[in-house]
Amino acid sequence: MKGKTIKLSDIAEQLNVSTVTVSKALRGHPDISPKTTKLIRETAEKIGYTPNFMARNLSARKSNTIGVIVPKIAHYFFGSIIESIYDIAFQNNYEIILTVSQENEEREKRHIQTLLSMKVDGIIISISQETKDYSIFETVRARGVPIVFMDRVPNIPEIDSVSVNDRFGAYRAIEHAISLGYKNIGHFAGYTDINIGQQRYLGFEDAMKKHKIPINPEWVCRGGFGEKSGYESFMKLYKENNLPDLIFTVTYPVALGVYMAAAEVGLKIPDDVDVLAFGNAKVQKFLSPPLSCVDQPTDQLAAKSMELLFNRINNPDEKSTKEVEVPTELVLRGTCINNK
Amino acid sequence: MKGKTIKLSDIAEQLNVSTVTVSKALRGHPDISPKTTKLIRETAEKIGYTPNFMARNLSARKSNTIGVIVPKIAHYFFGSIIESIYDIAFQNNYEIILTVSQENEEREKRHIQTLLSMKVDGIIISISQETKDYSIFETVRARGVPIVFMDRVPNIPEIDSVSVNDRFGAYRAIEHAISLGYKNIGHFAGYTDINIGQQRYLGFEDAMKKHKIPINPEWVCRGGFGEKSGYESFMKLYKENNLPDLIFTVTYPVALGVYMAAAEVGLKIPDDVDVLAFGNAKVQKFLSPPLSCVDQPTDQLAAKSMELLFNRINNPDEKSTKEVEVPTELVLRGTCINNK
DNA sequence: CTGAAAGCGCTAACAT
DNA sequence: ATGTTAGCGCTTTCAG
Repeated sequence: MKGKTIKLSDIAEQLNVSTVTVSKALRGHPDISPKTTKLIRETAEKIGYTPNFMARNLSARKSNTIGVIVPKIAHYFFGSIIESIYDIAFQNNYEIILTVSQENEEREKRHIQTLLSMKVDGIIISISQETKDYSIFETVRARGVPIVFMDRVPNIPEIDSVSVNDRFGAYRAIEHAISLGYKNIGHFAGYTDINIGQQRYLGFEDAMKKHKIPINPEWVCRGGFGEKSGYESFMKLYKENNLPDLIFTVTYPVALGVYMAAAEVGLKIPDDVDVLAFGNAKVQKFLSPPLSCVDQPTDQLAAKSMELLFNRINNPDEKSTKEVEVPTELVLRGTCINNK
Repeated sequence: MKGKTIKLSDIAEQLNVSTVTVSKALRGHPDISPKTTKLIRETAEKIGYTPNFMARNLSARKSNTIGVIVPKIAHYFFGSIIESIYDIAFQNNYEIILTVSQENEEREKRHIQTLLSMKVDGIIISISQETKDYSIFETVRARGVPIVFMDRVPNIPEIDSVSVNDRFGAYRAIEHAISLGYKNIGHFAGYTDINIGQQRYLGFEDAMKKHKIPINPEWVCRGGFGEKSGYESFMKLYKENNLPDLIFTVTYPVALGVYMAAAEVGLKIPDDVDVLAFGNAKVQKFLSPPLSCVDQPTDQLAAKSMELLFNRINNPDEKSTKEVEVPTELVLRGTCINNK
């Protein structure tokens, strides 16, 4: 019963035509008459033929496959994006090869190599938070493989990228807080040498400057983009007895860390400390209190990234690059809503 | 600059050896002397050679690739499992081809075809909630491709599966509730023709029977495994003015739906209605009140599934199948903790 | 509209 | 220890 593979030639033999005819018919090549095509397809169906992906792509030098690299999966933001990407790929008859860097530069590099060796038609990547060496992206470009950077965009010229309008989103959020009367605003900023950290920080700064509120550098805490970072930053300020009235966090997990720390030391949100986050997640409305945030449209990030990539794949000679920004939205729930 | 691919023969030419020698050296075949191997590897590195995955696997008739099919990604449970699977694969030098059925049977079927055509060495699948036709799994078996069912296991004989000890987990949870004095216990059960729904229901039943508490069939609501289902079931009972004191939900998203519905109609959890869920998520501790639940060890699910699959891949002639169960843990937080 | 020839890049089996 | 031969299953010329 062991997998005696059914191949093109099996169909060809049975129908007394050549493998070429079968191959063409199966792919709907106009060369073949509708009648033959129909017959061939029926037989293929009947005997349970499935094309061999490897063989097909080896000879076609094209894989109909897109490689995706993300830092994490078990994370609402990336999970949603990935799901959208899969949907779009499915609709366009593309396969996705998803890889996960786990925020690790070495792993990211190896994944890129793998994707190249798989001859993916293009790559969508959201770089890891620790990626410093961008030379690998040069290699990709040299290989002629289109690459689109998504959300986490490295600071290199002439690349296709899709990101959230981080700066403006942060700006508007802080402006809202200020309109509520907040002045003592802290920012848990993640890493500011990566675009999302940098831009969100700049938005924060923009708003503070515009309203002539000095930024207290002690309240600008750096670290990672995860819960741990939020927790630790909060605890540090708490121990120094130096907590701001409102904390604006660079991501939603950082805010979760703040929630956890606040609960641990018995501080009430939003009364004792208030919180506002960049980044959305379905569960935020179930938090206590429901967390207000700057929502990132994950579906649009996915859609635009795929669109850019498809464009590149279909117009390989196009030189000019595109940097797309998708808009954000301030979603007010149970935090950052009370006048100070 | 367009991708002039570098291949084995390029290295071979440069070093005046045959492609076979190069091929072997690169794969660390003992045939080749350490000296030559070293030389070849260095040259490969220098000229930037990457093996062609397609060609390699076409000729080796083995892909070092595992196909994974899950119903959803943007979901803590599956997200965590997938992340673990990727980690394990990475450590074992396997690639993962992940596909998403979106709880759709047709899509699931197509994905299986794709994985087969990609000649994956094995498949790990968590079937969609609407999958009724199991014949496709026969096809997989006929092809000789190992398949391991994970968490959502269809009711067919002689398969490798890894699932949570659903029945006992549910049993213990309900017993705990009963010990608190609860008698009016409802169950939002998802679909009971799929193993997780069935087993959790049975565990619920076991506990009720053991303690001689009659089950009110009106309080056993079926539907999906998502928020929507929880929301709708709750609303239905609420409108009929027929709410139990405690609702045991088959998954954690269902509980989220209950939280949402309860909030909407102004009912307080846990005082007006109490909730207990099967399934964990990092965010549950941030809910208001923090949701108590039966925790499923996602890392163990992933690890065991991979282990079973590797075993099958390495011992293709082994006939006997294995059904592994991993244990659960009751995690008490802010619900189902007050005596009734 | 159909097919014969050639080859994609690599590896397994069998020499040497 | 290294090379020769043959072929994985398919598609792409190009000739009929």
